[in-house]
Amino acid sequence: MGVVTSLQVAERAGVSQSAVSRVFTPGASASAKTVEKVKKAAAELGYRPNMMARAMITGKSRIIGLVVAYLDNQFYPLALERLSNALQAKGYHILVFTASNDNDHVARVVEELMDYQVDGIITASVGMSSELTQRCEDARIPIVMFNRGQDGGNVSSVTSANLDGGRKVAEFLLACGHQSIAHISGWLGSSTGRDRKLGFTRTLTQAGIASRVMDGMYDRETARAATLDLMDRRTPPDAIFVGNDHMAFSVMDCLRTEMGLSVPNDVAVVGYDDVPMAAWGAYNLTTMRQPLNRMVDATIDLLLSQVEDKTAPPRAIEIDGALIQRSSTRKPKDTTNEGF
Amino acid sequence: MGVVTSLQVAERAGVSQSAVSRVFTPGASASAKTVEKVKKAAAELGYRPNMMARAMITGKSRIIGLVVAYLDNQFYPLALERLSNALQAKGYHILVFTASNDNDHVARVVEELMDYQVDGIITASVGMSSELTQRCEDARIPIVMFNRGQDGGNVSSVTSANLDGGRKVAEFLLACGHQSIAHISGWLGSSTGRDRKLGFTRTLTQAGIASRVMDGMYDRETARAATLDLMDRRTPPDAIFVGNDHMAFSVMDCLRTEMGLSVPNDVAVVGYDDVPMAAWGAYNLTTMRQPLNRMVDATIDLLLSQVEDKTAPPRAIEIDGALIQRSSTRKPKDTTNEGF
DNA sequence: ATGAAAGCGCTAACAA
DNA sequence: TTGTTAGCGCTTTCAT
Repeated sequence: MGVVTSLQVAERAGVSQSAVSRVFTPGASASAKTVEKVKKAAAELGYRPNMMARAMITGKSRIIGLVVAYLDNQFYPLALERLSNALQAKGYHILVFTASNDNDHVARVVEELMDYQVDGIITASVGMSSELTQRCEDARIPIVMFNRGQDGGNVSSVTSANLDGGRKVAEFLLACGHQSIAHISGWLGSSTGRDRKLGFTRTLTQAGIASRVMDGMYDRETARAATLDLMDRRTPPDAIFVGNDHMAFSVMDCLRTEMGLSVPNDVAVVGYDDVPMAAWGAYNLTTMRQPLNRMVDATIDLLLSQVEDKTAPPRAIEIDGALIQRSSTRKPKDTTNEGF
Repeated sequence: MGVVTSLQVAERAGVSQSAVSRVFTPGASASAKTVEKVKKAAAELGYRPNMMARAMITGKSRIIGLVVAYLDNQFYPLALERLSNALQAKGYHILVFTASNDNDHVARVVEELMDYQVDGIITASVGMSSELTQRCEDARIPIVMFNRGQDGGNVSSVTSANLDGGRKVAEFLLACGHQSIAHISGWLGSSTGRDRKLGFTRTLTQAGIASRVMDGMYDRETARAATLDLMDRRTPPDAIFVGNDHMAFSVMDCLRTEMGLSVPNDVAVVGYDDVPMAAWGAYNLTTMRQPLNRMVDATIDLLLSQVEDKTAPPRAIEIDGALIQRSSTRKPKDTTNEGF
């Protein structure tokens, strides 16, 4: 057998090829009799329309390109899974590309995506230069950045409220009575890393507290080295805010296993994301929740609205998250301000 | 601008449309002069060949379908990342489908894959019935099962040596002097889960040791419940072999955080996979390594060889792994047999 | 409601 | 080496 074409179905059903097409084309109409004959013949032959051929004519491939960098941070595989499920339910599918965060690499990958005539692009955990987003705009391919923003650009993006999240963490740690506070940030080359840091340090500064910041690069080993460095100083911090959970686990491992310190008694640790692992017994990490489902839904709504209406303007959506208190921090003493 | 066609490039370069095609078709030839003119015009216009159109003619989409179920077990995102990278390097791309392990669901997903004329299919962490693999064979679509086998079937698969792995774990625990040994298995509906269990229990039985087995279903919560159940018995185990690392972390969390027990002093725990997390300080899990890179390479070699030569027979490849000793178990006393 | 015919953008066979 | 031509399998006018 191999491939069955609409023509073969047409012959078997005793109708024209275009009749077969109409039966399988969502918007088209055919008489009940025709529909029945065609469906029967198609079922017998195991016919299904060829999406490639359909895509060529309609100009819509129903493929969404997903560019992703770090799959070792649990947040992203989970996002991928949710995105894939939600898009599958709407009849779209995901063509995955892995790229490092190097702009040239991302650019190459985007070109390859365009070769497949994808209907839209989602980037997760990777940044895009404005030239690159311009290239997509020229090619009329809508794009949504997931968990990343672009500073000057007019690209769509979905993030959590990172500035506000940083602020909430700072206020929480202050309420816990911490005075010596450090921040191991997300990669400061990413908007996400920068915003969290900015919201955090700005709030501490306003409270008259100096903050030591080191760039953790979203990397376990870098975060570990930063931890050792911070704890080695004259006045080591008694609280560390880490730019995401993935690094926070490394920080906790280093503190406890390598340095023999207690979390939270010696050092409190706060993360960002609230990946499922943060709730596991081994960590029980206090963290800022990024509401994954809502972020995914917003991403898909935004992207598909632009796929269906190319004139829809780009939007930057921020989703609010809550601080989830667990046992990697102590209870706040100062409860005058519970608005973490 | 939007989409640039080969015809537009041809006009600008002052050559025929097929000349343009030849310049961009790997196997074809054109004079240096033509190549230069075409490349220049193409660059100016930002032209790239339309993969869909190419796929229609050649019958090769250069798309590989990947069906995956559990992205919460770190092993699979990592496999996805490696597969994607390796395939990208060879000019293939991955269309991802998430499916539950329900056969109907997998069947639907496979149909959708075929709609896109994928050149091959990789299933990771999902089983396939023999009717389903037959359907793929009828459609001439090669398929490789990653980390799953099919019992009677003649499908290609790449797994680790699961029977042998189970044996090695049993021998190791015996050498450590354990007498009261339990197994929280991987889902017994999967070949992988069954084989590990069989190799394990068979070896224990030969040593005259009874083994208690519970099905952990590859699920954290099920594994936790099994742990509570096992430890609640009259003679609780002093060692537990868990069917994969993902569940083993849950078992350790339960043992330590919920029950206040020490690992390995009260109970030794062994996992399977050796995901990166197993080496993290919080767990330091003794586990059977599944050599991910070698499994991925084998999967791609196998699949692409079948894509290029449809007559290539299916093969079931097993990759050997080593037992990685960490601190979730004690050192073996009996060292007469170090061949774990 | 249906069939005939055009053509999506490309590759491949065929001539020249 | 090059241009011309014929499709790949389908959707979509356009007649009927």
